[in-house]
Amino acid sequence: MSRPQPLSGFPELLPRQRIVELQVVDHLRRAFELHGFANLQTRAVEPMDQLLRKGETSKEVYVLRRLQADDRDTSDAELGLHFDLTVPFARYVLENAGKLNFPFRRYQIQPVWRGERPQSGRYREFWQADIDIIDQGELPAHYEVEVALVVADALRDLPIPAVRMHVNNRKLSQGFYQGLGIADTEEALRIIDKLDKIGADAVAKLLIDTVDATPEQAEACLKLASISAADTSFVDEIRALGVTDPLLEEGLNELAAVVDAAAKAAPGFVVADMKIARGLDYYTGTVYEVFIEGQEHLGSICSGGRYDELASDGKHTYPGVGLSIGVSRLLVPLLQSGALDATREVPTCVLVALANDDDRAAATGLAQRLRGRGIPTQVSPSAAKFGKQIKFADKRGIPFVLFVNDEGTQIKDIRSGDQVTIDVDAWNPPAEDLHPTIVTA
RNA sequence: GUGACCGUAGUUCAGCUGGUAGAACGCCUCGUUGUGGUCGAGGAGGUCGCGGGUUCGAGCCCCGUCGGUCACCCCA
Repeated sequence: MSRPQPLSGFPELLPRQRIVELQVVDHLRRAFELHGFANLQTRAVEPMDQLLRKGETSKEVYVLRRLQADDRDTSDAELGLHFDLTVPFARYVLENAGKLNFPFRRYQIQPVWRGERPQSGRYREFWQADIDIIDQGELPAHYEVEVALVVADALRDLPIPAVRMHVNNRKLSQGFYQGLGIADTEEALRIIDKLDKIGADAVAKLLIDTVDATPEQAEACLKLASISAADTSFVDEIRALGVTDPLLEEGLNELAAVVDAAAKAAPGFVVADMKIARGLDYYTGTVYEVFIEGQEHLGSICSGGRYDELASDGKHTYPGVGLSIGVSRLLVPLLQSGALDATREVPTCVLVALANDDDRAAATGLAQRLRGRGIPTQVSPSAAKFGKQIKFADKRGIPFVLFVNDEGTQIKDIRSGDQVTIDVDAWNPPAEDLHPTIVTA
């Protein structure tokens, strides 16, 4: 059995699924460009020290090596495939700082790679659609609202279930833990993040065992994590817990500003949620996670945050804020379950039938006239029986077959069976048939 | 990296206490001799993931291996 087997974690789509994915990506592009984001493409590889600069993500990185590399040859810096688009972007900004105009906004839609064991909704190669705004020295807080609203726009009108963005602020959580007297606030954050998965009791136990929290401190952490609100009412709720800390205060003010502005601009999309802790460890303030409503257990389909220190050459710092939509995570499950599909598996709108093989030149001419007016057309592969040529179209979902016969030039809608004489230079398919479209189950 | 479960036509699956391979759908042909879909008849397609072992005999039992799914870790 030499037939290749699929490789787990490297999803590949069928043509009709890819049509859906392409249209979704086009939609995202349009939304990003409407907000003035310029596109950027960065190389697939980064030096390992760049990738590992922040945090212990090392085991997630695929390392690249030349087959002929000599063991003793250390002249080539070790290279790894990028695991997100933010780290390469930060590197790119530093590298091109002199040629870019700040604040700089860009979007990037590319594959990323993570060397982890795949499971449902988690892949080793997947696509991200990333937007970021980076400034020089200082990054105004209003950009934290803007990127959230761009994502709200981008995800609107997509044929996907309703989504909601949960927002928190790392200063708020870590300031709270700090004010409470917990030393390892990073680890506390990580534990709180497991709340939905393992439950409150297990989290409390972990806090007590791992970061030496007292039962009372653990209780307070859980109380904080339970707070969420679609408006700024969370501020008073948190203050009522009686913990004071300058960092907490800063976080409260920042989060309140983001939630307030977002609630006005996109009512119902953003909710402050104190148990949001995740994201890569370079985030320093606001953090975002977007979930499919009612499907929170599937994980976030988009996440991001503010990072003040990621892009820094020691002399200049370029703080940024951005969000990354997990295109594969969002679409692959919907495609594989059949919840999303395309109306056909080819772009072709018209198949030109062939009465006999000598007619191919004439048929090609007709096809070219249709293409000249933007109608995707292909000529039948052979002058087989007309029944077979119609079946060829039917199997691919091509809606129209063009015949040249005694009646003249006729077009048949193979769904209805209607066949009418047309003028090739004037006929147009219904707008919804010109290109494949997305259908939801 | 750790653990659990699973690998049989293109696909989804069945296959009894071990006795030499099945269904449905899909595909091809014909009925319908150049206008499909329905219906009917016929047909092609499998070294049962791979390697070894036990046995007179293995899809089935044992060992190994590769692959897949899920969970942990981490994250989109």
